[in-house]
Amino acid sequence: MPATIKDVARLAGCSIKTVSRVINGEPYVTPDLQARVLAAIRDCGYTPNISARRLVKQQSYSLCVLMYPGFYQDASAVLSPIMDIGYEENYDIFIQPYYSSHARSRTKLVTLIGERRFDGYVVTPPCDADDFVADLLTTYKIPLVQINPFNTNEKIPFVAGNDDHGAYLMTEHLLELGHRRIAFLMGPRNMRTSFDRLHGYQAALQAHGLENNPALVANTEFTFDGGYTAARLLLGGYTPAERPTAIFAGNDEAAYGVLFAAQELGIVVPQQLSVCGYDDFTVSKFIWPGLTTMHQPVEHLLDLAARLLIHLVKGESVSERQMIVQPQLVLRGSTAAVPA
Amino acid sequence: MPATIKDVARLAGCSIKTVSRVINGEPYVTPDLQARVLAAIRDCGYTPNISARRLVKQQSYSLCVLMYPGFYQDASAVLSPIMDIGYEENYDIFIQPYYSSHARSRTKLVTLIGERRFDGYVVTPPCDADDFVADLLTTYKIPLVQINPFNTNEKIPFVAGNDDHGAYLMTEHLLELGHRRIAFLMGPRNMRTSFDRLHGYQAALQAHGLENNPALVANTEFTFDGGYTAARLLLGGYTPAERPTAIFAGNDEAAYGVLFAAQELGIVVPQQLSVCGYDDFTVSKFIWPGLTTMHQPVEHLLDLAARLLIHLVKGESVSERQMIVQPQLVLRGSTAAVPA
DNA sequence: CTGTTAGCGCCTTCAT
DNA sequence: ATGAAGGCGCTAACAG
Repeated sequence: MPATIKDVARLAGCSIKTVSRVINGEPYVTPDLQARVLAAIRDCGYTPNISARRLVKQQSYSLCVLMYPGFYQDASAVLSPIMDIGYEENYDIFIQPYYSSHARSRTKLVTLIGERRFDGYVVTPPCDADDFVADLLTTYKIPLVQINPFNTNEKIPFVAGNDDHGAYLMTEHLLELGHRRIAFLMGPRNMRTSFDRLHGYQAALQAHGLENNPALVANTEFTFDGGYTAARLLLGGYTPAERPTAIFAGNDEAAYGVLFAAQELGIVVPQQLSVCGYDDFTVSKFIWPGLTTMHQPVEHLLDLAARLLIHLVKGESVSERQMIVQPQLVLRGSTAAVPA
Repeated sequence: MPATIKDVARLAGCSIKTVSRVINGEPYVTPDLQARVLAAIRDCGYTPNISARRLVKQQSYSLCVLMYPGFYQDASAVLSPIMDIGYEENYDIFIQPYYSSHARSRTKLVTLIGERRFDGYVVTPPCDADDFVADLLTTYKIPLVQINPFNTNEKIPFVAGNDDHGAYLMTEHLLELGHRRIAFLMGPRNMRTSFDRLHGYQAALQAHGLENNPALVANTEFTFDGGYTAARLLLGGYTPAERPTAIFAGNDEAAYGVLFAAQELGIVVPQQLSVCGYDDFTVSKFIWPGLTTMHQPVEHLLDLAARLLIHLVKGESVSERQMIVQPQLVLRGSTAAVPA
């Protein structure tokens, strides 16, 4: 049976209110009384009962991350920092799988709001694809921070990567290597990143006076199979002389599919074909010949989102409610100068 | 302001106790009263306040998974099922990063026990490498379920893969392909899986009348770098005619390192060298030429562990407190018959 | 079968 | 600067 505030009060010879004051760092406690209380706390190994505190404060002191499974491959590496923030800030952090537009997920969210009463939420794409989450939380006046949301025009706080710029830089990298026939694998239409990355790619081509060849843009998913299939079509449809010399996959997993397809077709990367991705998943440096990609600082995004949310939940004023984080080009072995 | 049990009682025209009975499925409530209560609950959108319930029940209804970051690569896919179990069983499930033998982690665990008062814990390797966790939880009489624990002789409940058998099967697969010089990459010494997999490998060789060549066993980590370095040494130290024809990495990530090294050295997998791993991470099917590996059903392990823990926490009697799960051989492109 | 009473451990309000 | 009383929402124990 753990010690309660009463035990401490008895030991310190004071009232429970005084103990409460000491615990919560409130003023108006004489130093020596405080010392006595502190000693008593130590002696009986007292820790406040969270449930009691939550009950009386009408807050759960817990946050929920609605995460699309597969949002990030190396989730454990990514989760670690955010869990640490929760630990430090004394908020419990929950990860809940959430499939957008999925009836069961919606029901679950409603239950979560009613039963768990999280103080705030973070959502990852494409969970915000429908406005269900945002609308519901707005109705209940529960703070929400979006990560890479579809719509960056609304007033909802968010943290996002600069995908447009990142794709621009990556395309420029390929252009500088001499590539002119650069294919692009677009992602699903329920994510803003798909469009922004496409836009960055197109903008770079345009800036360098190249026409936009629609045949070089493939509509796929951000998956291995998507990248694989697109690459087979893209590489099989041309004579070696005419086919694209570079494939820019809108995401790393799709790039893995491209690399796999190239191997199957006996096309050597990067000598005969350059391949690059976007996101910089952990395994991208493991996959031969090392994937050139844009590093999207996911840990940083989650970190920012969590801290922002905690500020909002506490009702503190926040200067930046919408943040854009710059990505970073990571050069590895999968891109090289265009074959002569 | 959410509705409370009192609101429901008023609406249904009964006492709060009756409402409580209905909520908790207790007997002795006439059907029509129950119907009235149910209607009232629906009408005012009532959901019980978890904090209040936890306070009075002196339980947290939450479980904690102490997870070593990097325990599994595709953690989100793995976490999803376990979070769902928690949702169904009405337990909150926390994932806490835990580094074994790490002072900060230990402090954190002590805090967790005192403050969060989880009803039970699950630990993943190598968090159990020191007995700190087990001892502490035993002292506090808090249920614990270990996943792939180092020591399977103790009475602590666990769920584990049959690593010995799995490695045996994998080695047999290689032997059947005609391989005789099979190298093995062992893992870290603070995990039982390292030893068991080594043992399975050695047992299979022995069963087939092959000597155990210590030079073919490399001590590495279960990491890309570990596999890479070991492979460079293993493949560089011999003439092509003498070098191992197969490398069995004790874990998939190490196998990625082997594949990478082989590519660098211009050794073609599987024609000139067979490579296989253990664990079957998600990306293993993405990596060229597809990694042959033993599927360790992690989701299943976590699922079993969570359900077992919930039984223990509820004080229900459990027939199986220690479970062994069989792995499954997954044949992909990285293994083939020994070169003639 | 149903209701009343008394806390769970903590914080808030208002005295002192 | 400190304390006493009341209540957060719920369940347990005991009446009726």
